[in-house]
Amino acid sequence: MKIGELSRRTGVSVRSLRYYEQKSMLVSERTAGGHREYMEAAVDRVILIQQLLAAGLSGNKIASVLPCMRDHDGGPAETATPWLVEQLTAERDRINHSIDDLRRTREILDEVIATAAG
Amino acid sequence: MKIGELSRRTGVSVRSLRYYEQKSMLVSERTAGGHREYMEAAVDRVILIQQLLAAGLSGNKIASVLPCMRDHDGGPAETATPWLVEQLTAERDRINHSIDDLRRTREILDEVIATAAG
DNA sequence: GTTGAATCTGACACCGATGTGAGATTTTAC
DNA sequence: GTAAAATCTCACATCGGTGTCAGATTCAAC
Repeated sequence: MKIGELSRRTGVSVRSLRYYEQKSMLVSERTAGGHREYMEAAVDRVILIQQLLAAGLSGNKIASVLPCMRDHDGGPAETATPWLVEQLTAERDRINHSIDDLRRTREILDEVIATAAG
Repeated sequence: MKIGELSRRTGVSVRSLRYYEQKSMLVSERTAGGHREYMEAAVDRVILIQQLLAAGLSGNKIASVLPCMRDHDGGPAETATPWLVEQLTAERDRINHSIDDLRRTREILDEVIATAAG
């Protein structure tokens, strides 16, 4: 599949897909003329990248962790190194903290909304 | 209190405090010489601003919503306009979505960590 | 008064993800 | 073969929050 189709199927802009590749989060074959050619699995991969980005992980960490993740067709290609595990644990803590913060903020907004409604 | 003390007490940089004021999220009196002078309530206010920023609200929205919030000493100074309520509701939806996304991401990270540990 | 610390304004820099535009090349459809 | 659509690379722009530096001014303490 070419980059345009991958963009359409994932809802991610062509520009972003190229960016993901530049940051080693996404790989592609190249056609004789240099055009990118993606495997079917790229769709899931891109969606996953978006999710991790939305969760605040940096491109580098995403590129590090992707090979350690269970693929669509089986087990992970690699196992996380101790260093990576440490990084991921820190990310998880940060995420937990973010979730708590978001919950508190939601309560605050709810209160303002309720005050205006009541 | 002066800006340096406010910075120390909130852990927010002097630069950011000035930025908050520029974006109308924070107000200050001025001394004869032009130095900022803050009331005691500014401490809570700054912490609240940080929380809202961390939750992804823009400076403009924060400035809009702050007057509608219950202050330390009583009820809100203003009531949210219908427009603002609409905005805040959208923010709440976005926050709910973010929380879900973060939970999913956390599960993914947990899986990778568990795989590496096991 | 003098001096050192604090504060002032204003400007420029950065990061990360994405937008955008130019100009060249490739692919696709007829 | 030719025209149109898609893709290529490269570079510069944007946004929000913050860092940082420079030069001027003010405050606090002695």
